[in-house]
Amino acid sequence: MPELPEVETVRRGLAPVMEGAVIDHVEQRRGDLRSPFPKNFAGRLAGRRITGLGRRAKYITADLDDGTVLVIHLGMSGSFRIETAGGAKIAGRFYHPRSALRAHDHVVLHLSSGAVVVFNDPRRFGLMDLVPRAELGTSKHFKGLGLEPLGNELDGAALARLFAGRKAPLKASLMDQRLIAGLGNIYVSEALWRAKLSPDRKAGTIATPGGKAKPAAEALAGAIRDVLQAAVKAGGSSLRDHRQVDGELGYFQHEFAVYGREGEPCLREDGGTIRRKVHSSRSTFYCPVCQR
DNA sequence: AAGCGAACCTGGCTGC
DNA sequence: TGCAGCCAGGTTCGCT
Repeated sequence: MPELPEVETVRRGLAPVMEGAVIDHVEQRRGDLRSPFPKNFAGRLAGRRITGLGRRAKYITADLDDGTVLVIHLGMSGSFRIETAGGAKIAGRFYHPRSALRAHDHVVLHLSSGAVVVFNDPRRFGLMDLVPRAELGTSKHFKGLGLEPLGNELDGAALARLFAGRKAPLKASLMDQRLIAGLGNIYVSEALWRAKLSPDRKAGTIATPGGKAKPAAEALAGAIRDVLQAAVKAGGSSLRDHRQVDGELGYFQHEFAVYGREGEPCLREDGGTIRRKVHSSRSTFYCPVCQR
């Protein structure tokens, strides 16, 4: 489900309740998600203060006061919700009163403030792990990750360097988290439309033989940044189950130019009809006329 | 080595 | 109404 903008939306939603909070106790309601929880997971979290919440690509990180980091991935269907004893407003947001646990509630963090943070994940493609802060960058989760697309490193020159010589299509290359980390199926389609580039075009063609940026590389880098920034601003995209932690929907799905719009007209005057194409059992949406 | 398809798992929607 | 089939925002494994 969640790509970078949805993950960032979740992080921002959790921050006012979790940053500075102390974890009173944790209910771990099954032994594994995509991978097993670390040994003594609940016990290691109990009593810890959360000093800050961060994000890297599609991972949320919670720094703990004992020097470890709680690493969280939402997979396809992971979500958080915040509940409070009688319903309460914290930092301008309203949180629902505590209700019964639901199917697929796998982890429940009881904070000493009285707030309760619930992780739900029907498909169990998500994960949680505990990693020493000093080993985070070399951990199995982070060591292979490529550029952070909202950081300062992503520009035309960087894209050209990454894609030079690649024969794989732009779609597959943008999905490859080892190159750029954070894009997924929706925002790849949207960024390619914004840059007027075909998903089937070979990635290497945006660079010169020497690895320098062609105009297409600049356009693509700009499109990626723009679409991600706009989506974060909109609270992400809610197609089926992405919600902000207070239950509000994101609304960037209303701004999709191509995703889910098969058969509808391209938004450009000189565009054609949006097509859907399946790559490795993944839909790609694009305009065959204006994307080259 | 790079590139591609399948598998992991559940729920929701469509069409017969 | 019931059920089979298809689809879903991610990652990883195994085979060319």
